[in-house]
Amino acid sequence: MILATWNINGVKARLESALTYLRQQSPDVICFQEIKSVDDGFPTSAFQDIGYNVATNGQKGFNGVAILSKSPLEDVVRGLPGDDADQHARWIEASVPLGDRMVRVVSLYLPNGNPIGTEKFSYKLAWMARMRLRAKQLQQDEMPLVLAGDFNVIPESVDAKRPAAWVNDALFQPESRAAWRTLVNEGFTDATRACHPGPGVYTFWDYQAGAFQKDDGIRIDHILLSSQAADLLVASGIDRATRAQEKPSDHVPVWVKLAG
DNA sequence: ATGGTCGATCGTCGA
Repeated sequence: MILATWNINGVKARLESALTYLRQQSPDVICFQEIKSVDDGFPTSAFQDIGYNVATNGQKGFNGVAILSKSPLEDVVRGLPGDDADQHARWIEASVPLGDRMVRVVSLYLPNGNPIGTEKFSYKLAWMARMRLRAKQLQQDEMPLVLAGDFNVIPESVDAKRPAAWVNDALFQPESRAAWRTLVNEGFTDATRACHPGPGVYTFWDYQAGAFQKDDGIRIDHILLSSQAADLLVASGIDRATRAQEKPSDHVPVWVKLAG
């Protein structure tokens, strides 16, 4: 099966692009981030009309995540556990069939964290600590686990065209990268890195200053596979052509093919 | 060094 993730930067602004992508690539599952919509405002029927089941965790104006699947979504969980005061819609889980078993899928939108030195950055780090705890819980189950989304972390210098431009950015802080490594080292495979170890593999280009035309990109959208899921990894890719289309998101889809 | 561009929403925040 093909599982994709895409920060679409507004589902209303990106509806036609998203429908076109799904018609053309036909992933079995797609995780969206930054839907920027409440649940009731999500164009669910437009996606149902082309064969997808829909589960959303939205909020007004910003954030918001969703999982769409050709097969029914089971056991949907909305929100990252661990802080009842956190109202940001950045996490949704669901189980989908993979061959004759099920896989647990998470669509996540990790806090940006800028500017550093503010409560936004401490929120990011606290959120990452909560994510580790929830990931560890989910790893206790026997189901293969896929963490897919906009992690807002540049893991290594090779993941940026101009790493020096990001040294004061929350996405490239040592603390952010250390938290990423800690999570990965607890048993996950970075699917894109595993399949494409070289430089120049980016998933985001800023709208400003002609970043895409200069290929001034960063790799911040990731798919982490638990050991059970990594055993099924066949291939992965990045659909950067979507960034060159009209009215693009500033992020592009990332996908994995899993056996079964 | 600054401003550059988007989306949601309609002045301004978030990225």
